[in-house]
Amino acid sequence: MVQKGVATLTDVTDSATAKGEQTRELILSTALRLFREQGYGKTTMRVIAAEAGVSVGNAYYYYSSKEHLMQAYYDHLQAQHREAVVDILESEKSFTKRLGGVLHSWLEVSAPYHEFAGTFFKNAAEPKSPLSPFSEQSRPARDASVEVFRQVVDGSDLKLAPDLKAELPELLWLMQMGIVLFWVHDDSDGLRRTKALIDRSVPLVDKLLRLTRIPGVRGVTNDIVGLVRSIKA
Amino acid sequence: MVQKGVATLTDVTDSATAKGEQTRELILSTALRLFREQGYGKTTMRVIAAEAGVSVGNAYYYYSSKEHLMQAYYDHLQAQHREAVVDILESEKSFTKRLGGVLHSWLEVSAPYHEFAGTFFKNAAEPKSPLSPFSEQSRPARDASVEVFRQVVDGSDLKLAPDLKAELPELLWLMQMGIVLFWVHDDSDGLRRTKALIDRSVPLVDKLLRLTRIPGVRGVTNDIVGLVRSIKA
DNA sequence: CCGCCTTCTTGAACATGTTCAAAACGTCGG
DNA sequence: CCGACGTTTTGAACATGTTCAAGAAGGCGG
Repeated sequence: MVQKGVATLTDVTDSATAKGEQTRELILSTALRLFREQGYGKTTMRVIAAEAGVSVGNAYYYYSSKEHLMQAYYDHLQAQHREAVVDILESEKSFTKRLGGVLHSWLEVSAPYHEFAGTFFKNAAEPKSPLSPFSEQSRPARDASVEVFRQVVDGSDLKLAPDLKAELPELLWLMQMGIVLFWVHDDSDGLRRTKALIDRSVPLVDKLLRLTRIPGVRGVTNDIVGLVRSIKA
Repeated sequence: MVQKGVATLTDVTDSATAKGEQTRELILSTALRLFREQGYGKTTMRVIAAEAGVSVGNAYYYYSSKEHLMQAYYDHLQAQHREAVVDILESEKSFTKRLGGVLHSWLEVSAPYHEFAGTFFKNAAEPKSPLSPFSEQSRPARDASVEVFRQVVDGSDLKLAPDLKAELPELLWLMQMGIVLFWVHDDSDGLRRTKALIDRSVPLVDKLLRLTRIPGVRGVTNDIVGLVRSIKA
């Protein structure tokens, strides 16, 4: 009765045991393909069901809404990004290269979906939606994402006050959200503008962080850290 | 044939001449009332039409989509805010008080709509949507909003490098977008958390801006200004 | 007053996300 | 193999934003 679709979020179990699991996968992969091929808006539930060779009702049995299919897509992306980033995090020490690498890597992974990402964003913006990056339901994905940025910081040559260092990953995650927002609106050739944004922001962030060592700046830094903490509470 | 609804955005002509103008107004006011009373999602076009005493098709003759009705609502809010802010901008000189006043004022004006603002935001987040704060269609409203922040800056005691001063209004507008995002997700009593956010961010922004006078910070400031400019282009 | 053109109005029809009651299927104790 | 019960599957029905072909209203030159 209760939709099982939600449970899939962290489902990494081998597909041996489950029965309908195959059908679920089939529906998902069909949906993702169609989303990619013709965008989210133009892909109807009827077509997804038809191409997957099941009935409309059956699709809803596994995914309680079109949004849930989108959610699955989101998780898929996230996982791909984490994989794509391993190499960079292992080989690079420079903070700017690590951060830039991670951000550009996200761009590459997400590129095929740029066209219909807008619709995703639309749904994500609704506070009550489980798709919202701030929602409880997407906490696992969010935490995983923040974790990547923690690795970016921790494995780098960056020297920072412990307070700031602790909050920085979350701030970088927020930065990425901003970049995503820009990206969604970016229709330049080959995402030129978003790439430029990353290439200019990364050194800027680096500069800013190094500035925090100047005595006069220390105070504001602490204020920012305090603000961030109070927001999270 | 082409929808006249769009033209209304900047339509300030007296209602004497037009014929269907009365019908248009009737539909709009009915829609706004219903949006307020039962939210955007639960208000159907059929009900709007019925309550306004016209046919569904007729509503579409004047407003080419439900979103267009929302757009009208948005403009309404914006105008209210501009009015509410006049007093503060005339009486106060302190930058923090001006900025804080404007932000809190926005909060007050928007409070009655907080509950269904989420739905509004959802639609606004879609890049292609005319409701997006970054879209071409909402440029007039956006410009008007930025203009308010320009007044905040210009009429204040703030001393800044001309470059920064020129870009600051747009940055403050962006800050407000951030606050709105927070606000939409804020379900604390009496919007306590959003108010706290404003009260903590405003002095912080002030501090930050004053920091830009420190020689070592100047460089980063210029970088930021450059980045903002390149984004706008 | 008549024909004609523009403006306005209508409601049925359409597209699509979603629901639901019923049926098919599978499994397991007997 | 039987029957009962949980799981899966079905497709028709529903709700609602949107379109469209047809008609009504209103004015205007003759």
